[in-house]
Amino acid sequence: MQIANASQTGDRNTGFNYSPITAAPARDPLDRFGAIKAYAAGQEIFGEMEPADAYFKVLSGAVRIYSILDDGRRQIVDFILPGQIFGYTFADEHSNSAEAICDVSVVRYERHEIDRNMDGHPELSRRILAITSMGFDLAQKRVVTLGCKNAVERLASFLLMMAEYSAEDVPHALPMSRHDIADYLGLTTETVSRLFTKFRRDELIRLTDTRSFEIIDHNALEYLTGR
Amino acid sequence: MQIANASQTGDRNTGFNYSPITAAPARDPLDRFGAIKAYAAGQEIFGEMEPADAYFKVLSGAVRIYSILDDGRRQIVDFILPGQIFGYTFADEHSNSAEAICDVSVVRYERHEIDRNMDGHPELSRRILAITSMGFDLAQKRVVTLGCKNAVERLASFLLMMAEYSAEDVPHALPMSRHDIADYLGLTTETVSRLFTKFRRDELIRLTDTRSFEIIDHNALEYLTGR
DNA sequence: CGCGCGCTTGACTAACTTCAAAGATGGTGG
DNA sequence: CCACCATCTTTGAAGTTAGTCAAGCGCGCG
Repeated sequence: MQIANASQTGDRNTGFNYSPITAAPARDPLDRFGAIKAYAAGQEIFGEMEPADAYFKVLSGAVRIYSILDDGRRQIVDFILPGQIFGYTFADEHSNSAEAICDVSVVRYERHEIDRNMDGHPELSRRILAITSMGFDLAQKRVVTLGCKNAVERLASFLLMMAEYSAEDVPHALPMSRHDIADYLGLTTETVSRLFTKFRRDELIRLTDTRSFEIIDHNALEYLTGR
Repeated sequence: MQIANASQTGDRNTGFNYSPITAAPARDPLDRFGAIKAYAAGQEIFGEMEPADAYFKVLSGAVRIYSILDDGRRQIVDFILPGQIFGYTFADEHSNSAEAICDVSVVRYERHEIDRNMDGHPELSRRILAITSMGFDLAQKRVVTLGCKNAVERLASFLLMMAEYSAEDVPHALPMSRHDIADYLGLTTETVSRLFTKFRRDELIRLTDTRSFEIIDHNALEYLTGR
């Protein structure tokens, strides 16, 4: 059933499994609450309009957070990689959905438990604020990218972000499809694909595989981001 | 000096001065800390790379939060209207700038004072988290708008947002220029202007003045947002 | 081995931008 | 109080970027 679902959405397990150690504090005040859960590639973790009653931390795999408009257009708001947290919002209900891009394991933290414990535990309170604050800063950066930048600049920014995240692992993995990248960057699959080809031809990157890349000319890519 | 500055940036005082009462809780835990400040139209409130050492609440007027890319492209990340808070971030330095669109009065809350008091005052802690959380949700909505929607849908969404904010005051005020609106929506001044004309011709809105509008056909506008 | 899906590539189209100029609007100074 | 000037806004025409439509390739799964 889960595998059938994965097949329908075109997701497959790419074994994306970086160590989250560098991306999270050594002792996370959240970890007193968590319960581990697993999702197969393509499986929904939560959907729009569902009660926002938990936070999640990715242990392995990758997750896409997205919204769907009336006519089916999809915007991927964020990719969540190991060590990163998702699911927080001010509202009572999620305003977007979360799906496993590949096989995923997460820790699930019940929101009511966190809320109940925040008042007495300032370090937990500060941690939740830090998570939300970083999410806010990141979302604002995305607004600038999507509002100002052209296709080349968007993909260059994306590749540098992915490379920075997985700095240790070369070549860097791309757990998501071209289609996912397109919906993340506000472009089409075709445009993204053409740009990959262009970057490869211009010897800015090397593609070992469609799902992994190396950066050849970091400075040139940096320049192409438009800042 | 301040007036000269306003003149340079083309901003002028539009007397934008809604009551913030509906937009903030009756007793804001922040208000124990605030100090009132005033800025003339066009004046900078904080700049990119400056230490992020205060939050601000707008009492009257309007503020634009924006980033500038290398080559001068500007993205307005948010408009701040009376009753709304700005200036919060996870980082130590602002990653964007804030300017008064018209004459503005704000309350300035020192970050170190807030931080110092959060641990002992859960209601303050919850208030700061609520502000950041709402900011996060809003920024994610903007990502969807800028990533998915076309020009018509963006302007329709914007006008409905402005109308909802100033529901009491008809016609609704637009404290910002067409150029500001364009940079907020990721469009050009010309495109925005053409769309205003189109919406007027199609009898969706009425323009008393370039800086104020009424909604004639709310449903049609709603439909045009693409959801 | 074969099928499906994701990726790539090409040709054409559409939406928005750019460039240009004229019409309003408000503030300033005489 | 009026006239002038700057700039904001509107409108038109041409140009460019990215999207759409269409088709072939290749990897991975069954």
